[in-house]
Amino acid sequence: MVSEGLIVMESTGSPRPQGSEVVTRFAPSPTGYLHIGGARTALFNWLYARGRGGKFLLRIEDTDRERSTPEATAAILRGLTWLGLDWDGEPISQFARRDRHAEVAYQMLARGAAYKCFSTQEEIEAYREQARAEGRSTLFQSPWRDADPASHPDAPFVIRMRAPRDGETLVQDAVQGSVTFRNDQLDDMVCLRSDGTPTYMLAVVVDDHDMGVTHVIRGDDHLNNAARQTMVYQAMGWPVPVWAHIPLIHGPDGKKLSKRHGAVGLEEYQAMGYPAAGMRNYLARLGWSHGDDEFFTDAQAKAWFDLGQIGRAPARLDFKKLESVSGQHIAATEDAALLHETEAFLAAAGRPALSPGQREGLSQALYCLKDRAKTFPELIEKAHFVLASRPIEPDPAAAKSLDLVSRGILAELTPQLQSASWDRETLEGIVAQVAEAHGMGLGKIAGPLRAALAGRTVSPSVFDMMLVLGRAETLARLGDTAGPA
RNA sequence: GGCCCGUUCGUCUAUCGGUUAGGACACCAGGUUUUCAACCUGGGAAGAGGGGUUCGACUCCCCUACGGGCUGCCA
Repeated sequence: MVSEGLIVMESTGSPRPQGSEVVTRFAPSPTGYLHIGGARTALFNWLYARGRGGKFLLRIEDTDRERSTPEATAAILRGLTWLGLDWDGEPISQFARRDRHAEVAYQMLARGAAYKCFSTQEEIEAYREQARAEGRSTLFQSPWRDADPASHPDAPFVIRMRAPRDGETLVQDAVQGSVTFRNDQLDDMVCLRSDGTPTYMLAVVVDDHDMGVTHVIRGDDHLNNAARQTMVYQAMGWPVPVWAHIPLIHGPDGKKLSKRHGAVGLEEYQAMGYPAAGMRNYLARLGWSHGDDEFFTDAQAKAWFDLGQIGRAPARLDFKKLESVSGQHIAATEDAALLHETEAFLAAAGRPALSPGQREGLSQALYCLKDRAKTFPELIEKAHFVLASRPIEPDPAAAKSLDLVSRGILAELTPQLQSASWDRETLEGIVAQVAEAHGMGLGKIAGPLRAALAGRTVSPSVFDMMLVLGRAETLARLGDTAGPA
């Protein structure tokens, strides 16, 4: 699924008919890791398209040559892949399509929808400076907007949109509702820079149009841009897509999510051991709802997801809830799949891989492990009894329960296990008997037993451990502990 | 400064003019219990503030406060 190769899309000069198929896209800038907020945006686009039999495309907005890196692109694709968001076709490089963007800019010029502006950046800065000083709008009003082409100097120029100055532009947003902007609040944005490269504002529109994108689902920091982009669509006579501007995700303190909140990159969540399914569920639920449903499968999410149910207020990240949802997904995952995911986590986290024996043991133990773990590290910690090999070294807490008396009891228990039928009922009966003989409850004997078998004070049920370990290993571990006493 | 968006329990949210404002996570108390987890029962916990409209507002309108976004030859 992951391909590092970006292709250039074939450009179609004419408007494409709006089909009934839904086409969404995720368009990240490759300037770093995949942001958790971006991941959610991608998820929403994916859910919307996949739930409707549509297409989910990927476009890398790499027109900022200063900040774009192939490493970042790779990281983003890796993140999406881990999250389980598969995209259709090859990722498209926006930069590679610059000729097409320029072509459209000149078409706009030819149509009179744009004009050449020879103002230098210094002149513009001076204009703004003065406007600010005079308390006027700082929107730049180019003197070249209505200039006679005959007066054009032989100098570098940018191509600006000839935006309407009267009336207003309506953005019909599936999430935000109808939002109108007065046209005099919008300036003549630059479409083509003086070096001939396209600006984002032009490139998005051209690409979304050429890619046949029907629904633009993105962060609400683009809501204002939608108005200006609408003008480009109108200037070119292209159908305007359905807009859906979703609120950003904030940190637990309600402030914009940033590095100081800890985990911002999706890969950090992967490293912390959250299962991808839990991540999808949690992220989908963040800002979107389907009644009171909290835990759901991908199939349900795809069937239920809709733009109208997306909230308009920014949501905060809540790790406790993420954990809870993740735990439910781990518990609901089939053993075989869970084993694979656990191994993938180990690899991603740079931890040692499982030996064949550990692998086998873990797969036997998952049934009694998955209900008690919220993350993979927790699962692995609780699987210590099956991952460790003799002699079991008890940790300090476990060692405490292995005093002389306890060892004596274990020594007494061991021979009785020798000939026992190895099933839960029998084992429980024997252990209960021994406990009773000493006038103690099961709890008193379970502690030392747990310590001897797992070397930990936290593990699955002692009976589950005995069943998973088998008679020989159980007796051997008990012998290791009880013997020297 | 201008324009735009937002504001229901601590958090995520339900409600789309009439509910004792519901659920989930978290929290507290109790229960079950071989640890952890899970599970069961119960509990506290919300409509930013102020004006309207209406028989009736969380819901519609206005103002204020607070938060966020845009205002680039960044995306």
